[in-house]
Amino acid sequence: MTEIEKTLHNKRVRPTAMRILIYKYMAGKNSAVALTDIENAFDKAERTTLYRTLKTFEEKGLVHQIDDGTNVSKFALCEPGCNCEIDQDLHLHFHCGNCDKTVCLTEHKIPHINLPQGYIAEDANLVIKGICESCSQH
Amino acid sequence: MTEIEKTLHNKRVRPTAMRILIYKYMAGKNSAVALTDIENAFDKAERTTLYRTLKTFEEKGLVHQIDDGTNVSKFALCEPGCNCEIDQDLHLHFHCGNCDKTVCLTEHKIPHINLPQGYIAEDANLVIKGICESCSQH
DNA sequence: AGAACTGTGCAACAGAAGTGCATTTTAATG
DNA sequence: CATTAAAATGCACTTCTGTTGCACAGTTCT
Ligand SMILES: [Mn+2]
Ligand SMILES: [Mn+2]
Ligand SMILES: [Zn+2]
Ligand SMILES: [Zn+2]
Repeated sequence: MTEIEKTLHNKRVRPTAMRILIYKYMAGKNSAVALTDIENAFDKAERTTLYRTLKTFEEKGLVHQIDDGTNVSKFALCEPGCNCEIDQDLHLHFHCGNCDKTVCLTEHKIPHINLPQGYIAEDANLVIKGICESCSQH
Repeated sequence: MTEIEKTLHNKRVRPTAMRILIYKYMAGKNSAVALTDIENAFDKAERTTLYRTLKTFEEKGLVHQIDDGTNVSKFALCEPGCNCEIDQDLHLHFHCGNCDKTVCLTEHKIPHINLPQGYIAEDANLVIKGICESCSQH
């Protein structure tokens, strides 16, 4: 049983061939991926399968979905200890307008916001847009 | 010339009948509106016209587009003095999971975030999700 | 009035997301 | 190992939002 298989097993996700491939693919990237990205990476893969795989991964706490404002959902592997399932890992995300990549800034949590009377916060999403570290050097 | 006509004129938007209606509609709501909302409000209106009207309004600084994480673009009238055109009015938005309304919290600006070395911020989007003031009272 | 420009309506398209159902694969059981 | 139930996959199709091209209508200017 490989490391990845163990990881999937721990989160009660059955380690099928496709799931292992997808997990491996995401683990090898340093930025969030869209469904279409995976689709293009494995051209024999079915969109529906990928779609449902990501959904399963998310439900079981293996990945978290990111809304970076591009109207295309992105996904990133959760780091060990990430509690995003219960909205307790509110790190921010950065979207680069140059290379179009979206990255997790897991060390940077969303600051607490004082809302007006009557408003109850349950979740938050903060996306910074600009030029990423890699693009700003060239 | 009515107030609305003056407002449009000031922003160099020609005050056609449809535009005045749309502006009036948005001014009468206390939450952000989606294209479909307007479409439903004026059932004889053409989707394309509304789409392009909102685009024009946005380009001329009459409204700003809001990404509240629902994957449906919302629009809200800019308040006088709003500098959202140049990404200088970074107020936050609140989306209620109960009534599904999105509101501008124009008094609440997005706090400054220290990014890692190399990252250059140009814009930011902060959406708080939860229960709105109106829904939390019932 | 005529020309030039702007706005509107209609049709069609693109892309992402999502669903129903039949088939295949997996994992568990005897 | 064969059986079987549950889970995963593949295919087809739908919906929704956003977007564009083009012809026509309305407006503005000379
Ligand atoms: Mn993340
Ligand atoms: Mn706003
Ligand atoms: Zn970049
Ligand atoms: Zn509400």
